[in-house]
Amino acid sequence: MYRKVSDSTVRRLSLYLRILEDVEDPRGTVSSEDLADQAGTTAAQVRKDLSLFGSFGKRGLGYLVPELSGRLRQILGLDREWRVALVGAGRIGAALFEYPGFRSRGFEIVAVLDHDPAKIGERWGNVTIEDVAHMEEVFAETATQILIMAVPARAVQELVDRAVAAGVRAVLNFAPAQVKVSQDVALKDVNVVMELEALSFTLSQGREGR
Amino acid sequence: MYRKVSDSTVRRLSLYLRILEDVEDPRGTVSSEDLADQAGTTAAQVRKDLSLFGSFGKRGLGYLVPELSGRLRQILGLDREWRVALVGAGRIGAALFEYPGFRSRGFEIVAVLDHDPAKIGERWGNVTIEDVAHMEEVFAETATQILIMAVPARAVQELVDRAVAAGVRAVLNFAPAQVKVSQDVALKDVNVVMELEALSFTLSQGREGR
DNA sequence: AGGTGTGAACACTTTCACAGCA
DNA sequence: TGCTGTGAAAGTGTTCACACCT
Repeated sequence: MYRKVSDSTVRRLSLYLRILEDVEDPRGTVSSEDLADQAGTTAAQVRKDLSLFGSFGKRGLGYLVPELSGRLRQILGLDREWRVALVGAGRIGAALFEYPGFRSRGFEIVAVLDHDPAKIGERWGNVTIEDVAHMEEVFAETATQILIMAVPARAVQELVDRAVAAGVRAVLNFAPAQVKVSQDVALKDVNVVMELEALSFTLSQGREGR
Repeated sequence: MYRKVSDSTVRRLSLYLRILEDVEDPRGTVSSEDLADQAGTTAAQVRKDLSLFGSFGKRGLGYLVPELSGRLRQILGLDREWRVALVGAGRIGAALFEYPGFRSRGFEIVAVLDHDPAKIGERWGNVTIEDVAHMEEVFAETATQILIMAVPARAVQELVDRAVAAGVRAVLNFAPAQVKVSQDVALKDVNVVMELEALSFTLSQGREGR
């Protein structure tokens, strides 16, 4: 639909939405400068980002908060529910499952899978932990669209390959491994150790990081 | 020490190191192309990244694995131990505390703090959960260098301000809030919802993400 | 021959500056 | 007047291509 939207732009769009959601006056307006201040960027950047998707500001006034947040939700695809499967019911999987921020954004965890016989059958909230061996059936039954991988590094590539073969087109990977997927699959990595290493680098070297 | 090293370069350096650590022949050599394949980048990129820090490859041969990994560890500041304090002993804090990948990289969690009287005094491994009210003393006693914030969004700014005033110069923030710090403090955010939103965007729009 | 190190070309992102609309 | 939307300029990061070393 839209072409050439950079990763950093998408990140900022999420941020703008979060800012709009707890602005003082939810019926009022915000200027690009207001948003920029809160987001830690520049007014020009905000306008450039938004202008990629049309022009929905009022000159001399700014942006109407309800209109802009609605538009951002639509752009980000948050005007619907996403069906998410969590693979890996260990410590990280549990913390993710409990995190309330997903559901409130429309990300519904509809399945939890694990490999460990001791965990299979256990009930978490309103889902039962399934055997990862039956991944394909579970994804079909639950109409899974997004995969969260919280398994050990050595297991992740094979499981992702199976999930992709079963039709999943978006993966959020917590395993510290470089997963290879074809171009038509969206993949994001979350790697806390890498973030710490970036801090370590900045502390060790001159001060230019952020 | 080194100037103008981009964020993406630092990220890749971490990745190169991880790749080197589980290369088949730990006494052998790797070429920039080998590394690039594993890291999902190009050989030229690998050479550019490394050349920022000197030239330690052998023409016609590649890089000696032990030498390069040692050098990368040094560049990233991983040739020492970092003393980390964890603020927030909730679900996310607990998952982070248990994660073995930190210690193996030299990040030692030397203090855990929380606000909840029910948790204060509890023992996690070899640390006792302290009252966040005593943050300054705890940081001084433990010589904390890096802060991990796993607290609710509303609490994070004030706590980071206090930590910075107490001398901390690096913060890894898990709270979904935009924390403001002065230029000389390194700050990284980990925001899983934002990553999911980026996936949602890619799924909703045309296929150009990754 | 094989593979590094690097200037130059290219691509992408951010900032500037201002025309134009409410 | 106030603030958006946007071409053009500046800045940054990536890729190319090749000289050079082993």
